[in-house]
Amino acid sequence: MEGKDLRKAGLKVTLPRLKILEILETGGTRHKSAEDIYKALLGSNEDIGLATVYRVLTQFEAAGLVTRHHFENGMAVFELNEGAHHDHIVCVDCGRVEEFVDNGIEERQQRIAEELGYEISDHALVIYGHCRRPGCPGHGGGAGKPSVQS
Amino acid sequence: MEGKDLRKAGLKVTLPRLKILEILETGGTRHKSAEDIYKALLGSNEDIGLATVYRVLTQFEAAGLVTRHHFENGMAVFELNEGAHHDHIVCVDCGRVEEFVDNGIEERQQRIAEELGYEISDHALVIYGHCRRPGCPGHGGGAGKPSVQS
DNA sequence: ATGTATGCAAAACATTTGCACCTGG
DNA sequence: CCAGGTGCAAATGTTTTGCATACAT
Repeated sequence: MEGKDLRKAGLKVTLPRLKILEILETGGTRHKSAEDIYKALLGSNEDIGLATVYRVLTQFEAAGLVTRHHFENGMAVFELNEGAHHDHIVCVDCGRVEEFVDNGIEERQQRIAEELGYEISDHALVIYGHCRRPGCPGHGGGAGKPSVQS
Repeated sequence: MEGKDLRKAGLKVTLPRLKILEILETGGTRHKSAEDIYKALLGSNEDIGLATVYRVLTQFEAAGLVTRHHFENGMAVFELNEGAHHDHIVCVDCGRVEEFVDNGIEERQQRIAEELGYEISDHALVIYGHCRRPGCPGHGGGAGKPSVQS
């Protein structure tokens, strides 16, 4: 049943692709690194090589099924492409990632690109901050460490 | 004279640091990779190792002298930190980088972070697009190779 | 002098690729 | 059956690190 998405993307339906797609759909984290996925596969007793994970993810990206992000660490994370565009806010303390959309920002980006003579092909907005979630390290009661504004 | 910035940052004033700082200040491109800087040093007949370039850049970043960016390619580029914050627009065809500021976007980010319960520590907005500059490959100018649309 | 910075080479990482074998349609 | 996909291992490109030496203060 799952194979639909793959076939629609022009990709042969193979076990590794199905499994990787399944892992991307599963789990609390929408944003996973190749290594994350590889480890999840090992945990499911699937015999799939890391190279294949990378190959499949690259194909998925080319097919528009997933998006590749390079958050500040430089390591790539992949996210299933379900419908609408959105931007990200990442907690620098606990690594949590949330998504948001702001039409005003989108419009302004469009306008800026036009003014500077660009035709937008893509854009990435990531806000880094400290969340106030209980259990998140980085805000020890009253003595929060000062944030550094760039 | 140059040494002031370094000493103020708590760094010993050494030749490699001075030279690297000088290269960051020089040249049309504000955004340079470690390799770029290394090659520029070689061009100036300076005998400075690539490892030192990385070490110095990391120290500069820690000291707040430079900012490290990871544009979409995953390779790090460094930019001298002079005053005001700004965002970036990158041409996916020729690699040109321009900077811009939009207060509306800044304000909206602040508001979004507040709504989601974050205290902003930093943020990165990069727009990727095709510039219309003559000589930029990606639009039948002179001898351009075809652009690959993501 | 003396502790730190540097150069070189080797290591560590994330990611890609070559090639023989396996699998899906 | 056959094109293409996969596993493994080796290659790649970037960034980091260990260690002996050189340098700034």
